[in-house]
Amino acid sequence: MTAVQERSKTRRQRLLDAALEVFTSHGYSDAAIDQIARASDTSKGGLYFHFPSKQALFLALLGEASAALLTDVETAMAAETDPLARGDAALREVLHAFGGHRLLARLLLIDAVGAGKEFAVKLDELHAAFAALIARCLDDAVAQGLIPPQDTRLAAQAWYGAVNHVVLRWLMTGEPRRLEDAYPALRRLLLFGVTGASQEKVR
Amino acid sequence: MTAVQERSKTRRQRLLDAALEVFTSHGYSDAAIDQIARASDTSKGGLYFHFPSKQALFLALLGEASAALLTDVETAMAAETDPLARGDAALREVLHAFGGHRLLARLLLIDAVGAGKEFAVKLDELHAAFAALIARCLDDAVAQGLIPPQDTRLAAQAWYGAVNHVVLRWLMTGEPRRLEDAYPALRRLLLFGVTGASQEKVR
DNA sequence: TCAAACAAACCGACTAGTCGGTCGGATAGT
DNA sequence: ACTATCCGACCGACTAGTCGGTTTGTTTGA
Repeated sequence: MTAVQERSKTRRQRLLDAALEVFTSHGYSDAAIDQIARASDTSKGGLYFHFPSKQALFLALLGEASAALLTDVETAMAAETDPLARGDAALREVLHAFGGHRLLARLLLIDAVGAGKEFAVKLDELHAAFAALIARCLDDAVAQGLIPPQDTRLAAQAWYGAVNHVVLRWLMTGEPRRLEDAYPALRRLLLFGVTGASQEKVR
Repeated sequence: MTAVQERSKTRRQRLLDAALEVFTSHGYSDAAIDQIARASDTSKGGLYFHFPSKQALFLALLGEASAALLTDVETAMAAETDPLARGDAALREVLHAFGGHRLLARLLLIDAVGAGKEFAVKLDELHAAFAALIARCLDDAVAQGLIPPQDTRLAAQAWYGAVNHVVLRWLMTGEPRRLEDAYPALRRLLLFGVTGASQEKVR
């Protein structure tokens, strides 16, 4: 890689880092391009050399963030073979990833939601990817007779939503102090519901 | 009530209706005050007579919407005595209310989230109120020995999140066609988890 | 070896347009 | 006559995106 390309790459990264910072602290609309340029120690012109518009910059940020999260979760899942253990791993990894990257959580769970219709598609992709991951797990579990047949799509949505909201709560109120602490109760709930019957059967 | 007061009241309502329409179709930031004034068949000056700022208008809208939803749910719950039946009623009522008022759902679940830090408090109040309602149910159920002791706060959060996300899905993708159709599967999932054991015990 | 020519990357003042909020005046109810 | 309500032209602040020009790195050819 030539020196030019390398510099360009680090510039791009600097811009993305600054964008993450500014977008998450002000929200998409209230984040000014000038602010991002300043925060990245580059310039507005430089920013517009790398990204054609504010929207494209935000989209790129969303893309990188969600891709990173997804691969993290996928590798964590790949380490397990049992379908339910894979679900466990996914849950643990999500809590761990968000717990360690507050800004990433804010970006994906708060800022991306209210940023406007233009981003709904991208966001939907992320939701769909996650839901598919979970639904896959559940389908496998059903196929192996570990859990009874059911609407796995809806179950996946509900799981996703439950986790989502616990993370959101953590972002907004700071509870629980360490996000990962929610894991055991959340796991139990997702598997057995509030009635909590037959816990021993699967564990 | 004098004629003036009455006119004022209907004006205010017209403004709120228009605000709901415009805010939900463009998002908070991209909704222009002029647009709302036009949509309400009144004027910008008139709007600013009734609401001191854009923020206050949105806040008022949020307040009315969430209050309406809450009382709906509370009355539905009051009709039942058994804690779990109360939870059921709440779930049914929420799905019914959102299912019948798309814009209300959009406002509370999408637009309010990304509108900015200023609204986080109000949104938090709503979350807390709902979570408290559910947690109360669960606590009662625990006290009556219907379900085992557990972290009812977290369970309430997770329930809320799950329902939230199913509604969101409905808003964004249109699935399921009728929101209420999600009720049976959702209920089963919240009570028994994916393992779904011992369904007959409680029902 | 080293200019000179070229291209990619970068800069920031400027443009053009938007939008929340104001204000002086009009109008309707009492 | 007096007040509450309503109107819309206007103001000032702000900002996404542009553009002419500069810097930095690479290639060419003598």
